[in-house]
Amino acid sequence: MNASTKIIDDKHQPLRMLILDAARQLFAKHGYAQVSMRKLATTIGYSPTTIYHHFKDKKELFLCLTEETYRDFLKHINQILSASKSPKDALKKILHTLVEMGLKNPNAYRVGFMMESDLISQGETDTFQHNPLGKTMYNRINNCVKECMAGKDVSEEDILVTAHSVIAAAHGLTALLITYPTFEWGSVEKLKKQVIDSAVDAI
Amino acid sequence: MNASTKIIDDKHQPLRMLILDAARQLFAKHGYAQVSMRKLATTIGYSPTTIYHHFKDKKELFLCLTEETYRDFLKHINQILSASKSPKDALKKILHTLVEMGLKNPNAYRVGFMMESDLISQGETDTFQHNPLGKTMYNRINNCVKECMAGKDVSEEDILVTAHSVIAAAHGLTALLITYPTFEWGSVEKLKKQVIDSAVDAI
DNA sequence: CTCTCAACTTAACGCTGTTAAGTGGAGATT
DNA sequence: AATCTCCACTTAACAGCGTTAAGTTGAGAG
Repeated sequence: MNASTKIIDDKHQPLRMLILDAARQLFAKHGYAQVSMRKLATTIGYSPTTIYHHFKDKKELFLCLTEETYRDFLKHINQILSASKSPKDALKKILHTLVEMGLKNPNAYRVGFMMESDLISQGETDTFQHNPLGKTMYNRINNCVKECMAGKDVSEEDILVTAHSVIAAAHGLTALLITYPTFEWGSVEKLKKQVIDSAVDAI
Repeated sequence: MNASTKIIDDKHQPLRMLILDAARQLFAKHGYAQVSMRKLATTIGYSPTTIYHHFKDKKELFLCLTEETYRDFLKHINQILSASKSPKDALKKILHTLVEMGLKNPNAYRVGFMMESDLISQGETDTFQHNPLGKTMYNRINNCVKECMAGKDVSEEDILVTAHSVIAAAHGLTALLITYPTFEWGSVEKLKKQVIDSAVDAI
């Protein structure tokens, strides 16, 4: 009962961390569907049931990893925003980073941004509405687009539409490259630049 | 043995058609993962094994449906190409149609364009390389972009990059709208127009 | 009347996510 | 010291999955 012996909170759930670490690793290598709860249990040396003492189900476990993904994205976005001069410059850098992070960890990107309705299933609200980090990410980009359009006389809705169209372009590129990794895309660098430039410069 | 009694080929495999029809329907409603071979078998009133006499496995069955999706897309693309005056106009119409068809049949779009590496699995070539219809679709769009850039002095690679960037934009929008159907996107019409215009007008 | 062959089914394998019930042992209580 | 409690963990099972080897059944051919 001594409060000083019980360190504030997390981190002192070593098994939970062990599960998350193993899950993150397996999952990054093999993808959501190929990682079974049983395999995960085996790799950490526990019975499958043990995992269920720390996570409601497979969805919840992997949504924790999604959370981490968002956290990671957000960290990068914040960094860029604080280091850029013009909002347009920041926006382009953010989009570049989004694509690059997606390509670097495709399975994380898949779960974070390409299979929402599979994971959340029917009748639920989106991560972006539900998850604070996802929402914050989204708001950062939104805000950045808003600043890009500061001079112009446009409605709030048009700003939103512009933000969404910019996100769509970057997401489309990432999704394509992830989904068809062996396709001959030509220079990915050029492609990234063209996609992002044509989306942002249209503002 | 009388050749005249045995009509040329397909269509006279009624069970195969029955399976495909049921699969198409179930699958359009529930998605790939939620349709099991057993449920499919039950709905057509046969044992699961029977399906395997007509299709190697679940993948192959659903790749047949993907084939249909491509056929459908291609039909629309061809129509547009033959009815448009300028290549730029055609390109925009094609992209609009791609997005609309995706939204109209999200599960077909998902299987056709968003889970390739899940279905094809490791070490295989893409549908676009492997599937004639997919490849034709891709070539039509490529060619259209090429015509859009007819006057300009650009390399073949740059034409390719431009085609890919245009495809990425349209795909990104479709993928986002499908993945987050309940999100407040604002006016989908405006969004579609902006995404496609900014990608195509950048040419 | 039997034989063949194709269409179809039965029953099983090994996998999956998930959970009710049980075990074992460390720490607290008496 | 003996007992009790509680918690971490496991066993064993359920229902479902994709898939396949082996078996059945029935119609048409000889």
